[in-house]
Amino acid sequence: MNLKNLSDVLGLSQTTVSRALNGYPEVSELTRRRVIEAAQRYGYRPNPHATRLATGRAMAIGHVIPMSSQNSVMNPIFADFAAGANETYARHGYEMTLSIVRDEEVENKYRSMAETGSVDGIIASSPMISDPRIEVLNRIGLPFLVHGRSSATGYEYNWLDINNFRAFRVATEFLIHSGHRRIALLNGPEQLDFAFRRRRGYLDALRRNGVGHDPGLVRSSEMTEPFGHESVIELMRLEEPPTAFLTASILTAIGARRALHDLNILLGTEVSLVTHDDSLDYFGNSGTEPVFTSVRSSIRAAGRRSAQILLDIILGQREPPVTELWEAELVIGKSTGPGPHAGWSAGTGQ
Amino acid sequence: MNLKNLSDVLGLSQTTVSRALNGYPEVSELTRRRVIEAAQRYGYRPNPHATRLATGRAMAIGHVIPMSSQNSVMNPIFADFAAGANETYARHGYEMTLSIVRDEEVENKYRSMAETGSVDGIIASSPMISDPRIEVLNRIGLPFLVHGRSSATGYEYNWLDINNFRAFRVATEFLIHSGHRRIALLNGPEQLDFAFRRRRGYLDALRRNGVGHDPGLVRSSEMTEPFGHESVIELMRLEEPPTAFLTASILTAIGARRALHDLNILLGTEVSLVTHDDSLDYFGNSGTEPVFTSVRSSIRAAGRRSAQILLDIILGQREPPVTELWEAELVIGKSTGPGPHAGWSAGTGQ
DNA sequence: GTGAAAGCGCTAACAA
DNA sequence: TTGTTAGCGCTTTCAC
Repeated sequence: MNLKNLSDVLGLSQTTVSRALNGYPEVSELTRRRVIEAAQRYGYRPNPHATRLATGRAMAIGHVIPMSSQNSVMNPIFADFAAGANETYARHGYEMTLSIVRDEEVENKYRSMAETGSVDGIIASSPMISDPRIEVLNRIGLPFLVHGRSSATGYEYNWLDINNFRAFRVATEFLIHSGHRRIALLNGPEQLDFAFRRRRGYLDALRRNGVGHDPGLVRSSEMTEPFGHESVIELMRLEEPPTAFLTASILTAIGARRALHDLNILLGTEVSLVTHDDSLDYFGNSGTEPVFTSVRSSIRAAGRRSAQILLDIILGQREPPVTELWEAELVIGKSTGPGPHAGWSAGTGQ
Repeated sequence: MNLKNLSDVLGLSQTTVSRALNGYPEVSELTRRRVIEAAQRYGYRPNPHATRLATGRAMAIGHVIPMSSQNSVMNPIFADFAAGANETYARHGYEMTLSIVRDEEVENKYRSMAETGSVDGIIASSPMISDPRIEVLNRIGLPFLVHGRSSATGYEYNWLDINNFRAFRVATEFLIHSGHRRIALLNGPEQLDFAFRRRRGYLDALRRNGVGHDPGLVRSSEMTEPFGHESVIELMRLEEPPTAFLTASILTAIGARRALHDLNILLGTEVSLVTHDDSLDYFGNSGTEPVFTSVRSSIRAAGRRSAQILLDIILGQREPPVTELWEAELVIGKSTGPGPHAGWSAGTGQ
């Protein structure tokens, strides 16, 4: 059943039927009812390819994943973000096109997507501090939104980011206020913007509170379990070992935790471990020591929101650049609780 | 630059140019050269929407992820599988459409994809032993391929699966030959077909080797770290605790490992731990005890292959049902090595 | 070996 | 408020 069939059945022109179905105002309510009813009855589904050809809109958003960031990308963060974005796309009749390409080919992929018009916009994730993708996308002229930021870029661009600076400042201050002075940071790769900001948040907390900074206590790498393990082993060998660890991912935290076990160090007594991830219910440091989490639901919400912003821009309902800084839903406590911890909400984001 | 422009420039008809570009035989070699050269020079890119409308092919494959399986799905397995599939799609000019929908809506999604023709085929992952999706897809008549199998389905369908039965039989036999008699299995959710087969492989190894089966040693759940932890704690409390653990995922193994630490049990001496995943380099049981892994590269290869099979079916180059059982690249050793362990390659798959 | 012309199913001026 | 008509850019018969 196509538009022609349907209009024949109704004794109307294709135009009118099309208008009725697409909510154009100049159709009488009566006609609209009839049309919609008939469309339903006959199970009419517009052919998306025809629509795309006629309108020039692809009705699709591209998510391009550089293969190198697969580790970081195909993690729960991507999953939740994508799930959220998908909800929004579906509601607006858009599709999500996923491309996983080698780093060298990202630019080509963008370019061919733009040239063939196979997507109407692009979402780029996990940018580096200085990420060439942003310049490329700017040059190409395809609407795009960055999940995260790229601090060292001279271009204007749309982004939605979590306030990693504040999240890690808060976590660090929590440890400081618990009496710690030597706090290690097991950070992600610091060419990634979010990791860079996390370190700054950590440093800011030290500075604000007059705690000296020992660069030897900061390590940065792919956020794997082995990294957490090795780091703890090495750091605990220092003359003045840290009394607390702040980690950037659950895998790293797990590795760190195991290393502490291996060293027979009592978690929550001799050393504190604080991390930044979800589902850490059982992970509580010996029952009394809190963990620090940012819940997955906020990532999903960020996905929804990012998709909405991009669609708004594409549909001309919003003037770029659009920028939104979200506060992570911080939970300082033994488990993922219902909301932000009241005592730690002070301070502005960055 | 569209087809008309290009043909004008060349002084040829659109027909000829189209034929030349699409490799039709009736074009003279000279013309073809000219056309291809000009296309390149002018950066001609066919409009995919027009092609789709004209041919009725969507040039896209849908991957539909039920939201409930997000845990299992948005894990490295999905990532690697998708990366592999993407390679193949790209080579054939296909796109990958990712939909993450609530369980109740999966059927609707399939149906609407079929009715609107927005994809030419579908890949379904991680099926349950009895998975309603397969019947639905059969009824809908959209080509599809299942990554995994659905044992209790009365329908014919195309699938590509890893031989989980054999993989877990081999792992179990390894433990038996190492002298273990009480081997615990920390399995995934057993309504999932792969988990079901893994248990059967485990049971088969016990039976073949005359080792008694204690159902109390088999546990099954979402493959999380807490599950591994709790299971070990509980099982080690038994009057006759296991002397070895076989786990189905790295997260579970990590949890199990930590529990053994918590209990002050020496891994590789008092208890063995064997798992089934990748990147376990540092995870080796105290240096002497092997781990058991199926490497991620084989998942990526499975993605490539699955995509190829589906495309072949769509293009009519292969008669369904196509079924392929792959042997996992097993590595019995301390780290992910180069290939299967020779001593354990006997026996047929299932 | 090449071309003319119809058509894929929809949208959007323009007319009425 | 509705209809006529001309595309969108490609593929594909059919004729030459």
